[in-house]
Amino acid sequence: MTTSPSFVELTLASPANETRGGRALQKGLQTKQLIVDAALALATKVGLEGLSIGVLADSIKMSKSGVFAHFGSREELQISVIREYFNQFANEVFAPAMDEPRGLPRVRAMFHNWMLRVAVEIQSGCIFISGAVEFDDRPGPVRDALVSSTKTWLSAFYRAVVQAKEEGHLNADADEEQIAFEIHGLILALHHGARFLQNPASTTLAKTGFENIIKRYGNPAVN
Amino acid sequence: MTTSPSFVELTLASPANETRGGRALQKGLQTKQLIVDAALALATKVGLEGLSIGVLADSIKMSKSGVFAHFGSREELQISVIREYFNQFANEVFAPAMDEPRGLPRVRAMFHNWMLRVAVEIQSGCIFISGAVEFDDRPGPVRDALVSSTKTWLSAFYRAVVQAKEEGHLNADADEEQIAFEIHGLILALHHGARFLQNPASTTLAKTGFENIIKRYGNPAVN
DNA sequence: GGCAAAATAGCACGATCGTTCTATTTATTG
DNA sequence: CAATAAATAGAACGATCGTGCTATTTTGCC
Repeated sequence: MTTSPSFVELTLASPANETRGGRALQKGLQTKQLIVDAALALATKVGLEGLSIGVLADSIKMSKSGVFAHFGSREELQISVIREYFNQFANEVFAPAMDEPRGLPRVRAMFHNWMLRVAVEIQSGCIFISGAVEFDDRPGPVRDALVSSTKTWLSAFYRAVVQAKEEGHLNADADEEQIAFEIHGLILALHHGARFLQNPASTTLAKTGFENIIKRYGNPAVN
Repeated sequence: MTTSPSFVELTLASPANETRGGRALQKGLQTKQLIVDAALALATKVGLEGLSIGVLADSIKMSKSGVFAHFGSREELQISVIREYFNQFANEVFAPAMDEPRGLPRVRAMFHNWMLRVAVEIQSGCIFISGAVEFDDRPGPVRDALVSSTKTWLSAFYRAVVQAKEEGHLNADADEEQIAFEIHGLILALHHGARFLQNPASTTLAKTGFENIIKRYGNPAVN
C-alpha cells in the first residue's frame, strides 16, 4: 500500500474554483460548476466513456461549443467529473466518518457511508468502480486521475484500519492490507449484486461480510 | 439465489453451430467463428460497448459489410461474443473443476480456475465483470445475455459450496449464499487490484482471503 | 463444368462524435 | 455609460459509427 497525501488535503486540490480571494463568483465559474454537475449525473448513467458533449449540452440547454469552451477537450471534462466525484466522495463518505472516534467506530462509519454511496442511494453508479473497468486498459490522463483518486481513498480507508489495530480494537495478528482488500471486495460485490444482478439481499450480505471480518480479527472485549 | 439449468447444459445452448449433423463445416460458419474469436479478443480490451464493426473488420482483413452480414446487427455480435466467452469460461473454469471430487476440492478448483481466468492470464479482462458495469444501467438483450450468463456461473459455484457443506467439509452453520458472495467479492477485488491498480500483491490477497473463509467455516478435520 | 446459393466486398446513407473558427451576446470594470 | 473582456452560440470540418443496398466473388452440389 503506497503512502499518499491526506485525503482531506486533496479534497480541494483542483485549480482554484468556487471563490477567488473572497470575491464574488464569476458567471463562467458558476456555469462551469453547473456543467460538471450535469456531467457527473450523466456519467453515472452512461459511464465516463459514454459521456458525450452534445448530449450533455442538450441536457442543460446550452450549445455544444459553449460547453466545450469551458474545458478545451473531452479529456479535461472527464477529469473534471472525476474531481467532482472525488470531492463529493470526500464530503459524504470520508468527512462524516472523521467525526467518529479513531479505531473501529471510524472504520464502521467509513464502510457504512461507502455502502450508501455505492449502492443504496439507488440509480447512480460509482464512477470509481465503473471507471476502473472502462480504463483498466486505456493509459492516459483520465486513467491516471482515476487511479490517483481511488488510491487516495483506499489509502485513507487503510489508515483507518491501521488505527483500529493501534487502538487495540483489532488483534495484533490482524493484517491491515488483507482486511482492506477483503472489505473492498465486499463493496465491489455489493455494487455488482445490487446494480447488475439486482439482488435485494446484497446489502445484507455485504453488512454480514463486514461483521464476519470484524469478528475474525476483532478484540472481543472491545467489539 | 435463483435456480437455473445446469452449467454444462447451457454450454452449447447457442443456435446450432460448429457441425451440422456431422457434415463438414461450411465456410461461412468457419469465418463466423473466426470473427467471434477476434471480436472477443477485441472486446476484452475495449469492452463490449467499445466493440466496433469497422475496427473488428480491419483486424481480420475483412470488409465491414462482410462481417456485418454474419450477425445482422451489432447487438447480435455482442451477444455472440458473450456466448463465446461463456463457452470458454465453461471449458476452462467449470469443466476442469468437475473432475475434482465433490465438496471442498471442487470449490477450491473453481476458485483457482476463476482467479486464473480473471486476472492472472494477464492482458485480458473478464467481460462478465466489465460488461456488468457497462450494462448495469442499459436494459436490452445484451444486458439480458450478460445477466443470464453470470447468474448461471454464480449458481454453479453456489451449488458447489452447497455440496461442500453436504459432504461435511463445511460446518453446519455455514451460510452458502454468504460464502459465495464473499468469494465473488474476492474475485472482483482481484480483478480491480490486478488490472486497474496494478498491485502485484492482489493474487496473494485473494488467495489468503479464500483461505480465511474456508478456515472460518471449514470442518477442521477435513480441511 | 455449369448452376444456384451463400459469402463477401464496395459504396453510400444519415447520425453523431470531438474539435475549430468566427460572430454575437453577456458580464465586468473604469 | 462606454469600453473591454469573458462567455456563449452557430456553423462547419473530418472522422467514425451502424446499417442497407447492390454487385461480385466464392462455395457446394448435380
